[in-house]
Amino acid sequence: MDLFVSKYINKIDKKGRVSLPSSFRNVLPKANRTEIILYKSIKTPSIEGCGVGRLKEIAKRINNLDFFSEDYDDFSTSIFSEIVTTNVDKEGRFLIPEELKLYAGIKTEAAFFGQGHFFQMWEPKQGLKNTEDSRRRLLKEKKSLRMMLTQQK
Amino acid sequence: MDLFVSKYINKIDKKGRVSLPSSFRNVLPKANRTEIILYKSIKTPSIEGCGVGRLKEIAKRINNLDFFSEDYDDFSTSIFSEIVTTNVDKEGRFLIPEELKLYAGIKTEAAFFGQGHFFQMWEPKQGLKNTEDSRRRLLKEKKSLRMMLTQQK
DNA sequence: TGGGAATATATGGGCGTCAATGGGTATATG
DNA sequence: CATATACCCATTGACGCCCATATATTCCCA
Repeated sequence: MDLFVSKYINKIDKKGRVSLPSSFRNVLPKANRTEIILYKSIKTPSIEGCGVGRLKEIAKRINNLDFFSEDYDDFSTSIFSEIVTTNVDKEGRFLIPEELKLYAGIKTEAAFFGQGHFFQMWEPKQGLKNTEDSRRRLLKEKKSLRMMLTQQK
Repeated sequence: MDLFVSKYINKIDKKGRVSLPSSFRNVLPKANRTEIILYKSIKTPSIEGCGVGRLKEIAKRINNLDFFSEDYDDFSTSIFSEIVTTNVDKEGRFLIPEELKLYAGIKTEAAFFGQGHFFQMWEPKQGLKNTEDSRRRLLKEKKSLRMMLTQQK
């Protein structure tokens, strides 16, 4: 499986370390499973994360913008300066930067939610509420959910 | 990671030295981690910096501008003639030239902002305000920022 | 197929190393 | 000679690496 799926709730220890779920670690390229990137979610009070490969793609995209335009600076600032890299130790744990923990309201436990090509980290209660909310929103438009699930290719 | 990412706020000591963040030092080629270049940002009251290797890329960007336009001369002059090289000592510190410090209003602390292939140095408060402003500008076009982060391939 | 062993995962904690910072002194440069 | 700056050493706190344990999962074999 090369996608981040399922959800897990892990503890944050005294040193601030938390285990990246094993199945998530396996999504990272075998070559580099020691480094991941984290950033604030744009739409929700959660942290998003993924492997560094994804960041390089983003860099390429930004690099294609007009170098002397205001957009270039805006994207570059909002993305590169907001992204943090963190190292995964041999046991599969990493540190969540204080600022990001504050942003997501995470204290003693972190809930991991697979999102396909990336994952989200939530304060457990808020995270569960969010999945309920989003499921409720989808059910209001059953049609679109059914399409999404049955559509081929 | 071979990109300048994340942000850091470091102190400037009595001698005027400031530590280049460790993760930034690691972006510089192993061969030459003792020299960096600095220049005034064209669009903001900040200092931009990068390894000397990046000079070629800057030259290329400027060359891509219309040679006979006013912009060409302006950029060429504004950037090349303003570039200064600085040495990083064994502890990873360097001196910020007085003129550049004045330009950015930097006094006792410098905020480093990763920008991918280069970085910016700001007076901390102004720097943080700048990130807020640029994010606000981008959120006006939510779509584009979201695309930049989530687009595949 | 049941039970026990080997393996993997999540978690805890000790300790050495490195990063950021401060300061003394030699050296260079005008 | 005077000022600036490079090199050396020291301190502190954070982080990475290593080892240990408990629980869960898989595997294997009788």
